[in-house]
Amino acid sequence: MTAPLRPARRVRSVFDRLYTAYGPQGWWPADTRFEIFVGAVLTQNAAWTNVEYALDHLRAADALDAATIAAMEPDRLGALIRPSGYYNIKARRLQALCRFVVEAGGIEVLARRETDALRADLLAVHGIGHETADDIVLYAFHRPVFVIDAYTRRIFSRLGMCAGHEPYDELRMGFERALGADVPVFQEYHGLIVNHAKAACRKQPACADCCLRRMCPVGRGESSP
DNA sequence: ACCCAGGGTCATA
DNA sequence: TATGACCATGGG
Repeated sequence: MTAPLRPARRVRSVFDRLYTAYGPQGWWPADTRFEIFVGAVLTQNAAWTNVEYALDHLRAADALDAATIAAMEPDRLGALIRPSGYYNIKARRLQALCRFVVEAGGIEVLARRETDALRADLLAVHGIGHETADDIVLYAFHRPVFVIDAYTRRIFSRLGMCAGHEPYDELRMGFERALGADVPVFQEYHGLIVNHAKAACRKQPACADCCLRRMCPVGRGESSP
């Protein structure tokens, strides 16, 4: 698999089928830009329903802003975000991110930064990895950066379009080459991938009524899971 | 009871 | 570069 995610037409075809099957996803589900920052950390290896509970608690405590969270007692923050899991770790990560926002001068200042520099600085924050950084860059700042997650690897390796264990940036740039710098498509595509993974690919045998059946070696009986 | 969720860090080889 | 332990709640 020297050149993953090729030909580009195939990558676009997957998008078309997912979009036809599920419609627009409207990602990221958030009221404000700062909520995307917080949600991106809280959703790390956690169900989104649990993240909503945590966001509700922060809202109810009037603590949904960077300065407040940065200055909060860690144990109190942990108690507020408890339902999203890993609450001690995530409290620390959230404070690191909020400290970064405050020191930068606020989200409006960050919004003027160049995409690559912004991405690099977010990655340098404790607890912010590739996916979390790119969630923020794509959904909060509307920059053309494609988000790779475990579902993306699973679905596209199953389709035979990548090995699945490539380095993050190799896959990310593969999608960006195939699709061009298209922010609305990137935003929808990632949401569709997550939705599809939950809607279809987890129930086995998955391929009988899967919208990607005709593109899938497994769905056409060419190999076995 | 078991499995996993819209990951990331850290230690180790 | 690449594994593995660890973190923790709630829903199926």
